[in-house]
Amino acid sequence: MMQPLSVKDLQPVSSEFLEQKDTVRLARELVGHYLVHWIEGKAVGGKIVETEAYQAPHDPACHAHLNRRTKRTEIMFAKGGHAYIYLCYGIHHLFNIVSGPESYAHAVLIRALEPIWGRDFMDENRKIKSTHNLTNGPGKLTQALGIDRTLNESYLLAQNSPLQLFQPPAPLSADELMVSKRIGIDYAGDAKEWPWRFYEKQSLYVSKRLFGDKSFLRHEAN
DNA sequence: ATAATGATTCGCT
DNA sequence: GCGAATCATTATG
Repeated sequence: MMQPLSVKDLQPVSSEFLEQKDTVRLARELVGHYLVHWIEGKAVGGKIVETEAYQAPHDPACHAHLNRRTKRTEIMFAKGGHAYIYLCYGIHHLFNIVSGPESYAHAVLIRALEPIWGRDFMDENRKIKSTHNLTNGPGKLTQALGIDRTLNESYLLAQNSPLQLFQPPAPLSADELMVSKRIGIDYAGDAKEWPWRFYEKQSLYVSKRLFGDKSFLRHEAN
C-alpha cells in the first residue's frame, strides 16, 4: 500500500499559478493542494479540500468590493501568494491566499483541510474528540494549525515562509469535485448565489455538503 | 436532526 | 454603535 505522504516529496506551487487572473479557476484548482504551517521545524497541515473565491471589484461579498482600499484590505491588492488573515466574529482567524496580479484584489478562502501532518499539535489546539471536526471549517483549520494574524501579509513563496503551499502529485479530476454557492454571505444580495465554492466530493473533511448525500451523513455521525 | 444563541473583537458608518 | 467570509453548546422534536 501507499507510504505516508511526505512533505519532502512535494513541489511548491509557482508564482504564475497564484498570479493567474481567473481566481474562480484558481479556487477550483487549489482543491487537492497541500498547506503546511512550519512550527519549530515541524510540519503541521494537510490537503486542501474546500475553497471559495472572492474577487473585487464586482463581488459584493469581497472585503475589497469596488476596490475599496482600507488598512484591512490593502494586502488583497498585493500580488498572488500573500496571506490575508482576518478576525471573523471577533473569534475566528480566517485564512485566505491573495491571488491574481498586483492591484487585483482577489483571494481564495481556505475553508477545510484533510489533516495529515502534525495531528498531535492539532488535537492539542482544538481540544475536541472527533477527527472529522478538526479542520472542517475556516475557523477550525486555522485554530488547528496555529494560524493567526501574526502571519497576515506573509508571502507563501518566500524561501523560509512559515506557511507553504504544495502541488498535488496528480491533479483532481472534474468528477471528484463539487461546486456550490458560498457560505455565510447572505448580506451579499445576488452574489450569494454565485457558484464560487469548491470541494472534494468524497472528502470526509468538508465543512458543509450539498443536499442529499445520506450515506455520508451516516458516516459522519461516527 | 434541526434550530437558536452567545462568544468577542475589529473595521467601518 | 452595528454587524461580521464562524463555531460550540444547548434546547427541542
